[in-house]
Amino acid sequence: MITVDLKSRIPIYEQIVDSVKNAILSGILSPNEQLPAVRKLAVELAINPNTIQKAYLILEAQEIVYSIPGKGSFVADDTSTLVDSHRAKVLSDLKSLIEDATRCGISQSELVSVIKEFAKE
Amino acid sequence: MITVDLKSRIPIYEQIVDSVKNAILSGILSPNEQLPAVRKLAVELAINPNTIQKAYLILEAQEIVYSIPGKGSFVADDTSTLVDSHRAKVLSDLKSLIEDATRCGISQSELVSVIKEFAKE
DNA sequence: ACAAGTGTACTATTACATATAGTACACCTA
DNA sequence: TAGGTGTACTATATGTAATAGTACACTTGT
Repeated sequence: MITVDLKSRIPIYEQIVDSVKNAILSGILSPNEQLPAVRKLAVELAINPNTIQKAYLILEAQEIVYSIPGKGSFVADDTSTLVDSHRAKVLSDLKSLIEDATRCGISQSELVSVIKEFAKE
Repeated sequence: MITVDLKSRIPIYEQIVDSVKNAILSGILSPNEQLPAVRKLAVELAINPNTIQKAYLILEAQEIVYSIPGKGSFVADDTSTLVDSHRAKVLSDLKSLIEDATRCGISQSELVSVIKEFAKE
């Protein structure tokens, strides 16, 4: 459910943050569902518990998860802000991608056909 | 022509590499045109000459520029490989973006309309 | 009451990539 | 010859990431 690539340039704690967000967006994690325990996930991913804790703290600061001492960490009840911000990010990414495409001679119609091609799969 | 953001998380030398590539792709830099001198650009960007050198070395290893000791660094004569690899990167980025979009409920038709909207500008 | 599992909070240390500082050399051109 | 160019090298500073280790408070199930 949550995976990390130790060789990646992206910090592990950030990969965990993204991984949790994607799991929520994909419905793999539902609102109020419990996240893996800090120590347990650390063992599973073979990394330090502090790294997991850092990721959870960030997620908590963004109100995407909430933690109850002694019980565990859970997906927030309302994940609509996560969905909204992710939507905004995707659209912003798309705009810079269009600029990138234009720069190397990929037309907008070509982009559209790639998307439609992808839709078939 | 070449700009860097010192506050960015992306290393300066990498920003320079990208900046040069984009300038070439955009036609701001033409084949065989001379790049800014290492020391001069360092002064202009207010960074260390070694950082520029590192960027130029990377560009040279990718055969995007060539350097002549005593003369300067120049855009390669044939930039087709740069164009090709950039095309490949854009298309690969587009595919992950589509996955990201699907994950938060953005349909492919919505993506297409954003692209068409962008085309008007 | 107890033990096990949970989050939380620290400090210290290590590791690594980035960036800078400084110097030196070889080459080209005017 | 002088000034500009790329190149090469060592040393140092810096910041972030990650680990190591410990400790405490809380909840749950037995």
